[in-house]
Amino acid sequence: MRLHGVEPDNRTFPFLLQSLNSTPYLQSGKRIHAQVFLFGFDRDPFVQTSLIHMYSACGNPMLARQVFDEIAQPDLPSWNSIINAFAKVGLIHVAREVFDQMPQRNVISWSCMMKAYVMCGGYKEALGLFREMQMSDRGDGVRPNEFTMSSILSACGRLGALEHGKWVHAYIDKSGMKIDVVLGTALMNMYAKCGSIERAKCVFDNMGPSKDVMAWSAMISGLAMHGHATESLELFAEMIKCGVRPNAVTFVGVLCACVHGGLINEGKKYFRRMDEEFGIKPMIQHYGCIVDLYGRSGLISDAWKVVISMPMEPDVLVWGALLSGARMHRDVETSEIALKKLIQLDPTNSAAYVLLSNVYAKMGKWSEVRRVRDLMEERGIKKVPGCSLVEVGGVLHEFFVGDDSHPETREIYMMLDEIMKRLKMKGFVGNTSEALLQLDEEGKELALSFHSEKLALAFCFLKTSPGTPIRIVKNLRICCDCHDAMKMISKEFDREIVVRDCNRFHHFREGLCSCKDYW
DNA sequence: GTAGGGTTAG
Repeated sequence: MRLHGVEPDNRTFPFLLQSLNSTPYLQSGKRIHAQVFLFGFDRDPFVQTSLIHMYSACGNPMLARQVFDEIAQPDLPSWNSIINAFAKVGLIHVAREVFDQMPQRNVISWSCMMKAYVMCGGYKEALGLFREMQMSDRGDGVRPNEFTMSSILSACGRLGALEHGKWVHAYIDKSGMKIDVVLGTALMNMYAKCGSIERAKCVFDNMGPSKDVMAWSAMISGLAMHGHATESLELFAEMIKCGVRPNAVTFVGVLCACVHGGLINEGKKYFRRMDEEFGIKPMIQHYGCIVDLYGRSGLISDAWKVVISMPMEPDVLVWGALLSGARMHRDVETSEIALKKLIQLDPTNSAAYVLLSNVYAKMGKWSEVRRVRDLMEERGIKKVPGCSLVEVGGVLHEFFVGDDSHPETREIYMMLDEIMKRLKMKGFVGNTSEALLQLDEEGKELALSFHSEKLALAFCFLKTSPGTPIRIVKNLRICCDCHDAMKMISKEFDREIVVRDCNRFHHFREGLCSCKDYW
């Protein structure tokens, strides 16, 4: 255009700047920025916002800020863009500062800020912000829309806050918002992550024929997470029949279904089809699934073969998968190697140190136990405390291991004591095999009995009427002892208990768990 | 001509 002697105008630049949207374009972006000055459009609000967006997309939030700071009276789009620029690189506090400084905010500003919190794991902050938006004095009189709701649903899902999520769903229906593919996917994902796979399926079935690959993938992963392997794979077949092309994420869900269902041959088959039939090159996540698939089934040497032959360096997730298989099948040598790799790749992984010292204890290598403990001390590594979340009456309650900070602590511990007494009467024996070896038998059992999920459970017994299903969300993997206890409680007290641990769902009912004791 | 939403192993 320039060679033809055509002069750009202020409308040319926003189009042009939009195309410079990743790091390799930073230099071109700077050159175009110079042209903006040259042609005198640096005071055009549309051009300014486009420049902020461009620098942010090219990975340079500080240049974005420079542009922003030059603007005398930034309009809403530039404020919102700069918030996004900071949020994108994880500078959540800076984003929030800017947000608080805004003279006014629209629904986009609020939605951006909520998304920012969700992106950095601040789920409760996102929900708090949503509540704030709805308060008339601070909320700028802004009403939420589909964009806002999608982010909020994502936060509910991550937290496992079913009551909150149901409320949001009701709000969406009441406000007449249209449930499009994106909002539908968000809803489905929320229900699946909150333990209600039935509701997720219901949303999915009501979504109509316009479902895209993300919508299908969300349902496939949801079913997998809940251990409904066959249904998940059937859905995958249906998706193909509907002419929707799967992507890499879809296959993570499919392989995950095979892992949780213990379907080794199926898993191998899908792994092959991925590339052969759909031209999707397996990524590290897929290799991780295969390692997991073999490991859980006790085929540790096959798992090793995958780890050694994969075309990329195994990451913490791959070593973690190998480790869980090795632990499950008591392969101490593999456990040791995997744990060493885990610590090497992430020296702050507290669980890895603890497990490694346990492995050495099991092998009787007491000097090694000491060495790992010292290393932990030296590096100042603290154990990540177990934490469980329950929602009672629409309020989220959080419990840590051995927590005594809840106002009703006394009652909770008394209730837990009653529950455990009844289990013991019925022959329950604590399963201490996963506990630290340093403690004596009695001490171990005591430590186990105050695991956060047990406290959360006791709290639910106090606060809900008999027969009410109990839903617990845990940050770590559920231990054998708690798993055994939950099974028995579901039978003895006739309660349905759903526990979401960091990997999957456990539906306890009538003394059995949906994971078939395979997790 | 500018700003915002959903799926991802253990």
